[in-house]
Amino acid sequence: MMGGVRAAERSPTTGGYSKGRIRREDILGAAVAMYAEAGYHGSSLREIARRVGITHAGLLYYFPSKEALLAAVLERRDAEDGEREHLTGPPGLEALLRLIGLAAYNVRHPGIVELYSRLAAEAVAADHPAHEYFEQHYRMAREYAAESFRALAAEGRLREGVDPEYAALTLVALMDGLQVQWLSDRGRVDLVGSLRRYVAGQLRGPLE
Amino acid sequence: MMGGVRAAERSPTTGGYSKGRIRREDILGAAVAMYAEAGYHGSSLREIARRVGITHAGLLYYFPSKEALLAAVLERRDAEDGEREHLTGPPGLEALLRLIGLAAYNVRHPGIVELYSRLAAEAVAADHPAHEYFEQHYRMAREYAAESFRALAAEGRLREGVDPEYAALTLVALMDGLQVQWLSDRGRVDLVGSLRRYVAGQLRGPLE
DNA sequence: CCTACCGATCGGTAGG
DNA sequence: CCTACCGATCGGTAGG
Repeated sequence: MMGGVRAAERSPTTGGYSKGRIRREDILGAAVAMYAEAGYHGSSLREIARRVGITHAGLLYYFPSKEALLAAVLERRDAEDGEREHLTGPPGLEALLRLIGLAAYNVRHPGIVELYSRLAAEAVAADHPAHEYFEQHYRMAREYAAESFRALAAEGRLREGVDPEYAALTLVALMDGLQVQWLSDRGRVDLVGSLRRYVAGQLRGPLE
Repeated sequence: MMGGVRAAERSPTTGGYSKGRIRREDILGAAVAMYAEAGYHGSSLREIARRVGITHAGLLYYFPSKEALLAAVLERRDAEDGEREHLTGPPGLEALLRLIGLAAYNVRHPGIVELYSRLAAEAVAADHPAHEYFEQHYRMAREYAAESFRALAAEGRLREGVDPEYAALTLVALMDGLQVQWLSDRGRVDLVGSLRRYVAGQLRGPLE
């Protein structure tokens, strides 16, 4: 599901935020929580607004439409420090471990996993406003993983019979599927361990 | 996602169906299509009714509430020949291949995959009317797969280092994740091939 | 099965 | 940011 990495807390003493910016952040936070609980279609502007103590018309002063709010949520996720850096190093084993590290981060922030699982599932529909966003994310994740497996193959570190494209597709599918199962039974599913085990199973030698 | 196998067509000359039964079947079919397209919450009784040429009040004559209609859809799926039989043989390699055979069936019936992917994702929410249904289905699938891998382990046919519980969890997660990716890019994803490859990778010898 | 209705809720706008 | 409103849509019921 590719949840992004959240930014390190900015110093609250910075004072660089106007009151409007703070309000905007409050709204975005409430929207993330709501989307995670109820999905996009299941989240009303009135309920999101109620959670930050304003009316839905007040919310529309900050975000001109329901879709604009969703777009802002996704943009913020992308903008937050981490994701881009984490997924931009050179492909290879370290890149795959970074991908798993992202899953490890997500396990400590279940809200993000819920948000992405919910939205990604809804966004399978071609007319969903987040459809393209997720399509692009999946494609990027697959390509990044595929390049990493190809790099390992070039070094002769892939087990015989392992195809880089297949391994990449499987890894991404596994991250998705495991996150959903983890959501419904957190005690029983070792998300990070299962992913490490999977990657290790594709390699000739040990993991690191 | 565990889509069930559809019944072989019953003879249309049977005549055992009253007009009311036919209408009920029409409604169920339209509901399945709508749930696949828009999910449960996104499907209105009025639109489902419109597709079968009646009013939404007319639909409520056959199914007393929106939840009752969903329950009927899921019950019919379970009742349909195949699922129970297909997933009730003795655990083992053949059972795993039956599971994959189910995926193969689903690939030829994308509507079922969409229905299950959509509903399963929505039903992660604890208050969703299909929540328990999917929880039970996942648990059953995992246990069936785990027993199969344990049987293989007892015969010494599992590769060294492969844990039956882990392999089962991963297989089910993989089926889920791959189905979603397949839905969004059917040309690029070989659902059945990927699953066979995964199972083969857990074994010491060849697949069959 | 339908017409006709109910109360509730939705996203969005006007106008301040 | 709010009050006040709009048109649309929702699931469900009454009464036939």
